[in-house]
Amino acid sequence: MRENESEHSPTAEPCPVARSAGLLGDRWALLIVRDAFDGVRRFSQFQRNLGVARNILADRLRRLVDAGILALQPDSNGGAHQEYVLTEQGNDLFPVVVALRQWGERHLFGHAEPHSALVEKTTGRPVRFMAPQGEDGAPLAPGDTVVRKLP
Amino acid sequence: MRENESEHSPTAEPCPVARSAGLLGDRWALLIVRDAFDGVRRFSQFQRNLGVARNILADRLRRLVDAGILALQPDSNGGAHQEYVLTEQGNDLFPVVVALRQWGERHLFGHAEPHSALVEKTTGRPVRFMAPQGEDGAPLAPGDTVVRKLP
DNA sequence: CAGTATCCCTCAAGATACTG
DNA sequence: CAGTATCTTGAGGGATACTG
Repeated sequence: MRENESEHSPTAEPCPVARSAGLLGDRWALLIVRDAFDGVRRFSQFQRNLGVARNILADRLRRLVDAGILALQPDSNGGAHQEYVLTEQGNDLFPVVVALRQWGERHLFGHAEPHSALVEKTTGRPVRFMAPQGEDGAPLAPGDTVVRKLP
Repeated sequence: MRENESEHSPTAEPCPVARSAGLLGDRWALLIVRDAFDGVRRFSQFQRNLGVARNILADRLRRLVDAGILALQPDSNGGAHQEYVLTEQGNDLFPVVVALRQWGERHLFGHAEPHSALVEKTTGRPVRFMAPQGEDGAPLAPGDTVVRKLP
């Protein structure tokens, strides 16, 4: 994996897609984010859900925290432990996760219509599109959604 | 990377996000798709743009064709060569690429507003959100966009 | 030009044992 | 429980030479 002279270095990618992919394009990062959207907050929950090795999980969580996607907080229930929560920057990944999910549902699972996993809270209708930021009347924001685990 | 008993096998992932990520989550697949949206169609173009090793590129292109994201077509100019074009399934990845791009622009490059790389063809306004399928008046479809390369 | 065939190497990821 | 330290393995990926 030596790189001759062309620089595909860590954070020097000139293309936003490439840089985002470099950050989220490994085997686990995106799935951790997905779980975080599902409400997972603790190390052991991530570990069990994903079946990832603990050292890898620790590393990925650290990287996501460093990237400002997750943040460490004291346990919301006053427990001794800490929990990982999505920052605002992390929440902004919602469209990415939804877009990936919908594409996978349609083309990898053959569902013509989106699976019911993502529905609009108020109307109950399946989510069809997503605004990164609701400037035009915000069809749906992260807080406005209901996310259910798939079987 | 031995896997004890839990099956994170190739295409047996029960979660659409996981399966999509498994397909597109390596170092190159998504960038190839991005280039394809930029109008790249030929092997050597991909190769020069990405700086990827030729055997790897050949493998990734084959996988994308197998996955039904790209298709091989005879050269549109009557040349002897073939070219890789996005299938409809591949075109449906547009929201994923745009979502990643916009997130990267906002949070990795610090642009409050989307970079001008993606603008609506008719209005010239930056693309803000995207429908996987334009059922509600299709704010923007792949064919309706102007894509310019970033510096 | 569009690949294929080899060879080689690095690094991501798993297992496991250990610590606070 | 939430990690860290260490060892090991294999797949992913690069370089390069070759073919139709």
